[in-house]
Amino acid sequence: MHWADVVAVNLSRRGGKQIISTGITPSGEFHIGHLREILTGEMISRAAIDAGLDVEFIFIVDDADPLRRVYPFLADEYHEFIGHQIGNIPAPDDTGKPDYERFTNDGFSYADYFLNPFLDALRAIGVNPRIVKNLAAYRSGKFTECIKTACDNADKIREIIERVSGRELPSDWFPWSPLDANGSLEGVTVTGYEYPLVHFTDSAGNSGSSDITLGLGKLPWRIDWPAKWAWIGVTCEAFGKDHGASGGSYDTGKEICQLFGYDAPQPLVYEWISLKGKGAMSSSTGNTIGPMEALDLVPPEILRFLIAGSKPNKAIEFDAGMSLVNLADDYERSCARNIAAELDDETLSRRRKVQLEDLMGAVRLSSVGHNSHTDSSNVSFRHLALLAQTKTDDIQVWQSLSMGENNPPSSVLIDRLKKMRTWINSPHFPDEMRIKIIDEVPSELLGELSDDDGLVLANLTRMLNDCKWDVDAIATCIVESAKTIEKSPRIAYTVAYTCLMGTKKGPKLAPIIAELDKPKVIRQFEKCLECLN
RNA sequence: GGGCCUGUAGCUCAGUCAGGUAGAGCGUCGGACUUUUAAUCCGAUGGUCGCGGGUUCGAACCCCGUCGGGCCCGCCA
Repeated sequence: MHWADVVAVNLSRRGGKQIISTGITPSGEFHIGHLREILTGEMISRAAIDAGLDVEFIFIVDDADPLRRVYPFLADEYHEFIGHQIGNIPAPDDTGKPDYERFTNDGFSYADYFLNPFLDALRAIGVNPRIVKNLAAYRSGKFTECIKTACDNADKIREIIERVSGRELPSDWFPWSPLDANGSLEGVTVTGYEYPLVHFTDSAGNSGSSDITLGLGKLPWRIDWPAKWAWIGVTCEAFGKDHGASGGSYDTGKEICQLFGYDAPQPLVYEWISLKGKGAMSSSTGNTIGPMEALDLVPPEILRFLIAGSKPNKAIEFDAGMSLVNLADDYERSCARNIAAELDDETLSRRRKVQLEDLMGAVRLSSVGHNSHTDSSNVSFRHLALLAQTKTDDIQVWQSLSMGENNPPSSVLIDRLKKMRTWINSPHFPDEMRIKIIDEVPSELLGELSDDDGLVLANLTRMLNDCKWDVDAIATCIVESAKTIEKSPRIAYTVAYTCLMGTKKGPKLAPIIAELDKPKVIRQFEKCLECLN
């Protein structure tokens, strides 16, 4: 059974309405690692819906979190906003400076700046969660009850965190971080609590009081999380392994949640995505592929297939080079199979069955539309890569695939070609896939050619010299050059690939030769002939 | 210090929870196809399941130990 279906089965035991939650702090550029968070949750939702459960999928935006520091992409002006909630400070403009005007006029915040493009990417990938903004939730009183419980039971919560996480909390620790008069959470020390007021002194030594019913502040993370579970009614949440570690925030959250009178959600811990050969993704070092960038290169269903096809506890090494080709072709092949029919075979071993079921689940969860047909393009990624390189005009690509007005390409395929062109022009496109015409043929390759090969090459050179320079004529030359000495056309192709590309096999040759300069091709063949003699 | 994940074919991984002849995909090699879409189809190849013990009629799987890799316990998913 697919991992998402396994979780769905567990949820059906819990019963009732299912709220599957995900959450991210939009403090900087999003990257594909964040997609795993969202997609893992979303796939569980789909599986739960398929299992007949009443399901809602939500995305909690942690915009009540403070700005931690001035990131490299921010101007120095942001120093004054450190400790301020990211949903309540201006977004950076093109130069990294705070855009006060947009913030004042449209309320466009730092959090929105990073969040909005990510939401666009989510839509493109078929994910449409209900958005819950944390800052607004605090301000509208959603947390009030939990904040009161937390403040009333400060000692109990302290005990839980210290015991479960094994770390000691500072003596002035308090389960509510009030905002000071400037709107900062930083440097504020709680000095007393008399419901509904929390008294504090700020970093400058000024004292003040925060009315917890107004939500002007924030619960510390380890309390904030279970409080969200409680007021929203979260029944399932997938989260990164950082929170899942023993003594981590899930463990403490589970107990704190009980104080709020709520049972912790069904957890699912997932591993990180790293960039192949470059280690973990990090926005600050620029070692990152954003979801938008990824979606420019990778069709959404392929990105989904990456997540759906890996068990959550498996680390994923993403790379936009050859692995992407293999992934995409794996998806195409899988779509082309009738896995359900294969499963009917009763002689299948248990292992094989499990494997097929998982694959079927992965394909099912990869379509952008829920329970729609697979998003197969019916053209392999490899093949499309060749067509895109040899034909500059999309129309020619469709023609070569026997598509046209009567048999138009699917929207999936059109999208694939567009992304393929972007990919080819990006540094991620693997050399291996790039069509390259070589100038010097390695002598060891020429040495492997037989006498027959030499004859065919001589024929081919002569015939091409007399030939009209178009695709059909060139194709005929290649075939005839071998046929005239009663050999398979294969020989001619092998020889031509060797002389032009230094390989024995290659993409459809005639269209490529037709794109090349005729004298140059003839000269190259002649050079090879000389070496043979 | 405490804990988590991980080690199975050249590569990516399934199989470990419910012990029962070691599996898939890719790759590689071979064959087919008298125009080659790096295509497609067919076939073959391939592993002391990290290592050492234990339990068992039987262990990749359970138990103990050990080595290697990644990571968390500082709100980086």
